[in-house]
Amino acid sequence: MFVSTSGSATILHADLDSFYASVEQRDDPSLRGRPVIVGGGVVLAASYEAKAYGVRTAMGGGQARALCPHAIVVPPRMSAYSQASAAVFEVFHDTSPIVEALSVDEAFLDVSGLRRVSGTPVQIGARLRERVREEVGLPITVGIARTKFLAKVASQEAKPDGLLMVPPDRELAFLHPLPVRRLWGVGAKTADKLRTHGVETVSDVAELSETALTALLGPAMGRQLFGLSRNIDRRRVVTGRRRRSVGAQRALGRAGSAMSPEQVDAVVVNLVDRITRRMRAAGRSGRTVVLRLRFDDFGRATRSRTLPRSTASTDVILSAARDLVIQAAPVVSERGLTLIGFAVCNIDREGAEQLELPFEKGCDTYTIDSAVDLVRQRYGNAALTRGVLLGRDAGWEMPHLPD
DNA sequence: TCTGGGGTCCTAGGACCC
DNA sequence: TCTGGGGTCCTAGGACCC
Repeated sequence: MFVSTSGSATILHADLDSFYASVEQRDDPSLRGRPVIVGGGVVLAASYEAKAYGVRTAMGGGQARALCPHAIVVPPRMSAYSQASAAVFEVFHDTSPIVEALSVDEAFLDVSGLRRVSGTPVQIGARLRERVREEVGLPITVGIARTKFLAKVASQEAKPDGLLMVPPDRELAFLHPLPVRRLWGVGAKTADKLRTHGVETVSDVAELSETALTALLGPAMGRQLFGLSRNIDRRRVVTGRRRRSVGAQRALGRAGSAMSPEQVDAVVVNLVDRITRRMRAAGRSGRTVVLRLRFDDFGRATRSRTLPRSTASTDVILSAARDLVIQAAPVVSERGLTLIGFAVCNIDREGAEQLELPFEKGCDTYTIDSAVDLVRQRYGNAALTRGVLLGRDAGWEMPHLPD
């Protein structure tokens, strides 16, 4: 028997509530029921008791304490959050084979094939919430709908510690009254732009043509908002998404401008070391090194360099990083430095793939460099980004093979 | 309102190749 | 002599997300 599930609400969006703050309240009973702020300089997370006073994520610490003077401020414990996240994702994977992670505290689950085994999506969502509460000790909210976008909006509406399903015959009634900010990809700037054209709600957006939206916001954003506002969202839940960059950064504050080149270099070495360790631990390599800067005037800039081949070598990436710092020296001395960071990207652009180089007459082996050149000629530069296994018959491999 | 540490995706221009 | 179209790659910047 074939039971069609198309048209029914089978996508779950599961989102931990005030994740960091909830972990702190779980691990320290004296924090429960009280306003908790994680992070001193800037609010990384606030418990719902603190949010009731207007404290928000990414708010400056001074402002947060002014709003809620009796809040308890605790330093972040990143490793505790990683462990909690891993435990929650175990429950996710135990719930459905199709899990798409969005961040440490958020995922989509496709439960369309599970009705006979596990029950209705609402039953599955309720059970998931119970299990995360019992097994990990954290509150989690679940939104359920026919599409990813609606499931995510549903979980926002259901927070904290709730569950909400959008029935397929109530989708437009649910969607259209919402403010434009709820649309995926609409932040402060885009919302301002839309407001100047009298567009404030999702139904206002839905009245515009695709041409009008594209002219206003560019082709990609125009198409996306045209579709979402009309409740068209065909994206499937995709399992096994790969990270596309690895980065690290450090805020220096006003002191950054006074740092000597040697002090800056020490920070650079530390950042590159952290990044390349993580890359090697994950078995990944990348080709493009990006330097990120922030200045005294809060302006930002990036400089980047693409290497001839993919690598996770500390020496190679450090030398590129130092070149970029030298390249940026004039603008840094002019505008003052408050943050420095690096990212290595161009990782697995199109997924790992096996390519072959035939042996030609008179050639019993390739050197790595000649093989790299040949791959470049035959398959294009991008192939070098993708983890190509080389020289298996010749007895060697590329030094840093992405997984 | 003045600030953290991670990430993702899109756009636009120039170089270069066919 | 200066004129087409199309494609890829690289660099830089911008918006957005948690």
